[in-house]
Amino acid sequence: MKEVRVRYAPSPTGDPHIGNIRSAIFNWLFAKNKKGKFLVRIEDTDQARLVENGIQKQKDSLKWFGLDWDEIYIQSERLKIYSKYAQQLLEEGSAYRCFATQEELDKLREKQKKSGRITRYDSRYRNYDPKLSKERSKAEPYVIRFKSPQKGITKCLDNIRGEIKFNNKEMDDFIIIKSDGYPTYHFANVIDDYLMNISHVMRAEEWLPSFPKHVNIYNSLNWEMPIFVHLPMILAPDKTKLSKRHGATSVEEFKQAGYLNSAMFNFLVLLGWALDDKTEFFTVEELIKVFDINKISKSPAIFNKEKLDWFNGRYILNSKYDDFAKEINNYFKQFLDIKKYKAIQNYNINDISIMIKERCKTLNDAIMLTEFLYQKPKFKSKYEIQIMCDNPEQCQTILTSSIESLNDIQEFTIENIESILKSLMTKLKVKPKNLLGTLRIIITNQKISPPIFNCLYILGKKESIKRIQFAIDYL
RNA sequence: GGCCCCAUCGUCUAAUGGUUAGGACACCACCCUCUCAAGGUGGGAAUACGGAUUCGAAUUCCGUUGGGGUCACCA
Repeated sequence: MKEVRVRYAPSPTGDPHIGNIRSAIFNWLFAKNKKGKFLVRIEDTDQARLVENGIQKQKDSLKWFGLDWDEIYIQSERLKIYSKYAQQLLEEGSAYRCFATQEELDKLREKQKKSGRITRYDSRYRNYDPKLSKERSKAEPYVIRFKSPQKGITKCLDNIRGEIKFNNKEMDDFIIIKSDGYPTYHFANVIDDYLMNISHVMRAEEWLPSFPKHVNIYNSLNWEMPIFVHLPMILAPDKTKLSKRHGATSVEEFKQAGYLNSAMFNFLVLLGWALDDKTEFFTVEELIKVFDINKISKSPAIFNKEKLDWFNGRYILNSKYDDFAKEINNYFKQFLDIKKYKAIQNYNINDISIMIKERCKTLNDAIMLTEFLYQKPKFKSKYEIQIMCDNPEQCQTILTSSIESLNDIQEFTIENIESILKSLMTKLKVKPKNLLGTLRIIITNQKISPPIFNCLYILGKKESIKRIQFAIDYL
């Protein structure tokens, strides 16, 4: 059996899209499963759409997911190769020069539209005299077009869909080399896949309509084709192509929103692939073992953010406290403003981890849950403080005796805080809501917070008492 | 509009001719509980429609409908 060699072929035209990364993951997993090679090929043949750091962004995203590559190529460095094969096709009569200008083509298209016909290049230079063509090429700009078959059908084999037939009369003579000398995707892609010995082409389903173009190039060059696998699309909840207007689409955005690479990896793999009817948590190692391209589904998958959140929450929940501590610290460092980050350094990050881990769906939740550490309470009215109590007197009593109780604690641990406050509740004959609820409000200034005992512990005895005193003074 | 692909709970999916059509997210109810989560228990929820083949169809075939993709000197 031939060595498995697969590739991820992004164009460096922006932030890596989550759908593309899913393709990369499938390719990578398949390569690892078959002990083959995973290549990255930067398809930068459109000079107009290049973006600054485009290549680096692609690399960074792959690295974030741990998708390491065995070889990397950049198409713009391979222009001579494409040109060579274009020349060959030219000489063999499988391609021809076209001197039609942009305006000319626009006019043609407009005319076709007006008369209700489909818009398509009319092959006007297909039978142009080769000698004349060569002569004009010395002085005039031109493109090279592929001579598509005009009769019959082109059969295309997709690994998950079977044979797909296209009527050749639908095909036009598409461009393979642009007037700036760069190849188009259709051409460079085929040439490179062949020269790089790619065994399986796993790419997005959007390529299906241009599949026959690629097949015809292989045929005219007499090249053996790789196995093609067209991956189902990832759609937005409105069932259209996932794009900016639906929210986050790039890896960077998800990272910033506080998602873990491991959770996203797991979630993304299950969009269009499943092992069986029950397994949903996989480590990368397990995935490498069980990944099977024959289990890739045909139908598109809708990107379900709730499920991603759930996955992320599970990954956080199942992580070790010190690992999670590192994650949030890292996240705070990157995405919290410096002042707040510095303020939070005053507290033990491991204690914070213990306090909030099971409450976080994303790392971003950690910001909200720890805000009280550096944001001193502010009250708008007495009522705000008294809201959890049955009456103002009770509130007063709770606050003053809480200070006494906390003061009595020798070792300020979560357990000690809990037991002393619980016995205080019994002594004062107040409900948990009265005492703990009130403390929650005056300590964190929020109705929702991590467990109050943990909050007090992290703040420390001094600061805790200070905040209670502050509330008493406000009454 | 032409061409192409697709069709199981709202969503991700399992079941490759025989299952009470399974699981997960989400939702609802109850339990637990210092709030919020987490956890536990239970619940509602799907084979788009119509034919054909077959003893038997979610599964095979045909059609209809619906959705998507694509029609550039972009990938």
